[in-house]
Amino acid sequence: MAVSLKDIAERAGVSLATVSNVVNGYRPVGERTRQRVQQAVDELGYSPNLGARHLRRGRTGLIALAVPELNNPYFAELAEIAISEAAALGYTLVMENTAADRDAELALLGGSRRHIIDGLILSPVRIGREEVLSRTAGSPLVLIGEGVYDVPHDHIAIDNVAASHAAIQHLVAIGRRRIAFIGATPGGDRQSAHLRVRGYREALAAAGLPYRPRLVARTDAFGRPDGMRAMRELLALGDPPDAVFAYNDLVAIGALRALTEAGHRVPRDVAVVGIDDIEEGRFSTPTLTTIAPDKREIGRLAVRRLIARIEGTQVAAPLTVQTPFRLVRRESTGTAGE
Amino acid sequence: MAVSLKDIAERAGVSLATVSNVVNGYRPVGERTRQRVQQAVDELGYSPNLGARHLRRGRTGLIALAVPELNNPYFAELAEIAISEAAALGYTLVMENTAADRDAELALLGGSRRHIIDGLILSPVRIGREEVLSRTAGSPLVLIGEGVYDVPHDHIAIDNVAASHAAIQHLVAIGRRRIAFIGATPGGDRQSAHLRVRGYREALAAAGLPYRPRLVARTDAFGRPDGMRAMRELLALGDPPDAVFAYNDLVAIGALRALTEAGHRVPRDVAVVGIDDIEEGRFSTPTLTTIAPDKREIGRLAVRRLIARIEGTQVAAPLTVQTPFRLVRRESTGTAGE
DNA sequence: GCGCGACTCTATAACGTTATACAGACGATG
DNA sequence: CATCGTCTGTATAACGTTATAGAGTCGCGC
Repeated sequence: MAVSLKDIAERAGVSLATVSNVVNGYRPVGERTRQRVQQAVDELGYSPNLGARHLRRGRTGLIALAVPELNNPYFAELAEIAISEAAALGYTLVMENTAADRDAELALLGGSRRHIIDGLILSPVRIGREEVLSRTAGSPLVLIGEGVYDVPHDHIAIDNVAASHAAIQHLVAIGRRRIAFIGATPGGDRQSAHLRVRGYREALAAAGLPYRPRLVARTDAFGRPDGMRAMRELLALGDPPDAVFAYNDLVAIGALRALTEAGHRVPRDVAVVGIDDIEEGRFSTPTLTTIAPDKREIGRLAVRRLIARIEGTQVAAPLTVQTPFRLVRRESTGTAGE
Repeated sequence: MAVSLKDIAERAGVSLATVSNVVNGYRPVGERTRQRVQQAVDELGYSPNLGARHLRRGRTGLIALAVPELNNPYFAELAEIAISEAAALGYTLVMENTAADRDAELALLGGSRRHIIDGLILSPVRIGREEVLSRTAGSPLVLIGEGVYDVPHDHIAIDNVAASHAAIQHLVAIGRRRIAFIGATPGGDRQSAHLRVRGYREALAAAGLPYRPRLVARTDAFGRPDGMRAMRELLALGDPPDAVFAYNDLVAIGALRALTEAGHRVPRDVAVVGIDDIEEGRFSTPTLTTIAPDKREIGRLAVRRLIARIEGTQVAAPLTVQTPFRLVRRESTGTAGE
C-alpha cells in the first residue's frame, strides 16, 4: 500500500535523492539510472506522498474556491470551470461554502485553512473593504464578484453598473416604463446589490424615467423563494410594475413563478430580466432574458492569477479585471416578434 | 506567519512534547504548565500544521465527495448537506468532479488522491461491480447512488425499483395509459437507469399496461438538453405518450420545455414525473411532480459511515442502506382538483 | 602527469508534528 | 531506609519528501 521513495530506491539500487530527482526532473539524471528508476516506479506503483512533499516544499497544490452558496447554479457552473482549469495547471481545487455567513468569510480570510491551502479565491458577500484590508498577510487571495474594491488583491468582476444599464436600456427599448428592481439588501454599501441598484437608478435617469423607491424590493437572500416573495409584494402594490430587473437569475425565476401563479402574462404584462445566464433560464417557461457574464473567463482568470501569485512568477501590482458580459434576449422580455 | 510548536515551546519555556500534549490533550499535563502553554498559544496565534500532523499520524482530516456532475442541483444540494455534516465531525469535505468519465472514476477508485484523502464517497455512473471489486484496498470507500451492488463497501441508495413503481402507480392512478420513460442508457446493466427502467416495466405490468419499447427513450447524459431532445423524439412518434417518467428532475424539466414549445398542455395532454426533488422543480411552470429522496439522510449517513470506517470504531460488515423516498405531487401531474 | 571543470550520483539535514522511551521528584509502602 | 509506583515533564526518533553540500569519475587541456 504505502510505497515510498525509499522502496523505489532499494529496488532500483540508487539513493533516495536520485529517485526524487527522477520523479521531479529537478536535476539531470543519467539515462541508464533514469530508466531503472522509472521501471521501479511503474512496477511498484509509486505516487508521491503529497503531505510530506508539502511539508518540505511549503506548498500543498491545493487551492480553494469559497462561494456563498454551493447550490446556486451560477457558482456550480463557475466551479466546474475553475476545477478543470486548476487541474490543467497541476492544482487541485477544493470548494468551500461560506453559506453567506460573515464569520465563515472572516475565518477564511484569517487563514483558517492556511496550512492546507496554497491560495484562496473568495466571493465575499458579507464583508467589506475594511475586513479585507485588515487581513494579516497570508496565502495569496483573489476576489471574485463585486463586493469589495480598492484592496491590495487581484479582483475579477463584471461591471455591475454597466450591466444594470444594459438591462434597463433593453427594458426601456421594448417600451417599459415602470421598472422594478428585486434584490436590494438592507446593509452593505459596496456590495454588488448596491451597485446593481446604482446602475438601475442611473439608467432610469438616462432614459428620463423617474426613480420610484417603492419599486425597489429588498430580499434577505438571493434565491428563488426570495424572488417569489418580493414579486408578490410588488404585485400587491396599487400600481404594479410592467417590468422587473432581478439581482440574479434565481431571483428572477422566483419572480417569474409569482407572476405565473398570480395570473400575469410574461412578458405581456410584466417583462423580466435576470443576471447570471444559468442553464435553468434557458429551459424555464418563459425562457429568461439575462445578463450573461463570461463565466469561463472569470473562472479561468481567477485560477490563473491565483496560481501565478502562488508561484511568484508574477509579483506585479494587484489588478482589478472587469470581464465582459452580454445581454441574452429570451422570451421573458419578448422575442424578436413581440 | 508560520508559528510552530517550537515557537510556543520557547515562549512558554517547556519542551516541544509538552506543548503537543497540551494542544492534543493526549497526555495529562500539570495545571500550571498547561496554563502557561495555553497562554503562549493564544498570544502567538498558533494553529497546527495539518500537513505535518498528517505525515506523522497518517491522516489528513480530508474526505472527498466525487459526483458525476457538479452542476446538477441534486448533487449540489447533497454536497451542501455532506459538507456541514463533515464539518460537524471535524473533517473537511472536498468535492471532486468525475464528469461522468469512466477514467476519472477508475482513477479515484485506484487511489489517485490516496495521500490527500482519508476516505471517499463516490457516486459511480460508468463503472460497475467488477471495477469496484478489483480495487486494490485503499482508503475507506462509501458508495452512493444506485450503480453497483454486492460489493464489500458501504452503500447508500434509494430503492430505484420501488421508486419507479411509485411514480408509475401515480400516473396510472390519474388515468394515464401510454406512459413513456426518458433516460435509458445504452450500456450498463446494473446502472440506476437500468433499474429505473426495470421498475417502470414491472409497474406497467402490475397495472395491466403493455410495455412498448418505443416509449423508452435513450439519452447520452441526464441534463435538461437531453430531456428536451428525447421528448421531441417521443412527440414525433405517430402516437405520442400521455405521460412521461424521467430519469431525474433535470431530464423532466427538459421534457417539460419541449412539451411547452410544441404547444402541448401539461398535465392535460402529457403528465410528467421526475426524480430528485430539486428546488428548481418547485418553481418551474408547471411545477414538477417528483420522487423525493431523503437527501439529508443520504448525505449525513454517507459522511458518518465513512468517518466511522476511517476512525475504525466500526469494523462491522459493509452495509447497504436504502433510504426512504416519497412522491411529491405538483402541477405536472395535476393538483388536487384535476 | 596534474589540475580542473563537467557530469552523476549520494549523504544528510531539514520541514512540523506525534509516539515512545526515559528521567527526576515525591510520597507512600515494606 | 531501600523500594516501588505515580505524576510531570523531556529527549529523540520517526513520518516521506526535497535542497544543499559534497564525493567520485571521467575526459581534456596544459
